[in-house]
Amino acid sequence: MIEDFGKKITFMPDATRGAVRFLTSTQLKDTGTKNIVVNTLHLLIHPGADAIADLGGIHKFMNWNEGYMLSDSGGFQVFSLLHSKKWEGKIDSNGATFKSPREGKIYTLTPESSVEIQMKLGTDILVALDDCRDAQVDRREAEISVERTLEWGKRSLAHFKKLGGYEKGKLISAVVQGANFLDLREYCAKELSKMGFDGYNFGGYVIDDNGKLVIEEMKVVLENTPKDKFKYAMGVGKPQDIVDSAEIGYTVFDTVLVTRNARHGTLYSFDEADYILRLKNSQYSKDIKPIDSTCDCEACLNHTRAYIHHMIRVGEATGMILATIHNLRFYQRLVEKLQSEV
RNA sequence: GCAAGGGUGGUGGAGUGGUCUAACACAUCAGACUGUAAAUCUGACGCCUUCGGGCUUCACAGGUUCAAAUCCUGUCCCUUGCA
Repeated sequence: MIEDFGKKITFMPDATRGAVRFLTSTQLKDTGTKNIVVNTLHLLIHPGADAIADLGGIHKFMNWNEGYMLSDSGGFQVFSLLHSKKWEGKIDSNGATFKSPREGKIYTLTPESSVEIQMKLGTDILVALDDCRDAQVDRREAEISVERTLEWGKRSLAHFKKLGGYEKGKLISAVVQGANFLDLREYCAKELSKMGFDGYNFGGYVIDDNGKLVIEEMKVVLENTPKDKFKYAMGVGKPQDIVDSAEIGYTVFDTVLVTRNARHGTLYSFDEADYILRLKNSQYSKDIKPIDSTCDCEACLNHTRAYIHHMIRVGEATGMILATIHNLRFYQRLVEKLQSEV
């Protein structure tokens, strides 16, 4: 039952372009992963929403039947690519228009087009397009972000209903903005709640300048949204950040850290203080222990720290694959532990 | 043995009188990464430092010069060609 999504704590790896980087769907399944996230903008650019629809939808395309697929709206890409001027483009009250630096094609993302693309992708849980900003923006910017997010949320929900989202068994969630202004967070959360979404996502940038989770802002969102709807902490986060967020009531998580860090040699282990094992460090070159003595993943059952250290050092994809498998398994086990403590 | 060219930091390799502890790359040692522009990025990388700076390096030994990795002499090595 999709209505039960978020009733239990779930960690969703990011399969941004239709794959969790370096893993096959089978390898991903073996980490115990059920639900995953894909990205509207990335899949729109390649291979295209219609192409995926023609191929039978993203579930079939990537052969993922373990659980639900959530599609992010592209709001974060507008933030990270346009606001930071990495891509050319402009944002106005109707949405965002931008030029892909690769093939120069112009793309437009509006609340309606984002929903439409997500429907074509065939994901189960949609996210309404939002105007994402940095954690540290001035009040004026934050107010604009909230107003646009509310307007876009309303339009997204209307379009979702128009396209028969509920009849197709899908859910749609909204993103709460407001940066670090607690009253704006509260206002945004309350207004979105009046519209009646299936889930409420904590949006914006989830860490401050010092890399600390913005937990006070996250609490305000929980306090001002319906108790019976899922709460998704977008982009959270480090293991401890997930623990802290789950403690106050969030149950849905995703982050790129888990897989990116794996590729970069930062592994997670219950054997280590703070769970951190910087496997590339020279001290592990002769360490014949597994990454985590309590782990049941392919990497831990079959290989030593020294082996994976070597693989990553010399740039073998095998090292990154094993590290990614392990880190994902670690996160799934972390979430299982949290769930059993609830 | 003769001729020619060459010996630069862990490695490759710039530099041919001052701005040289010596480009750049690699290796090494750390760090970062939070709705993925990311198999990426940042820093350190002769020694000492009260972080202002101080001291020692370019095969070795002398010399010229205010000043030498750079010019000269000798020594020792290496490469190629001819014997």
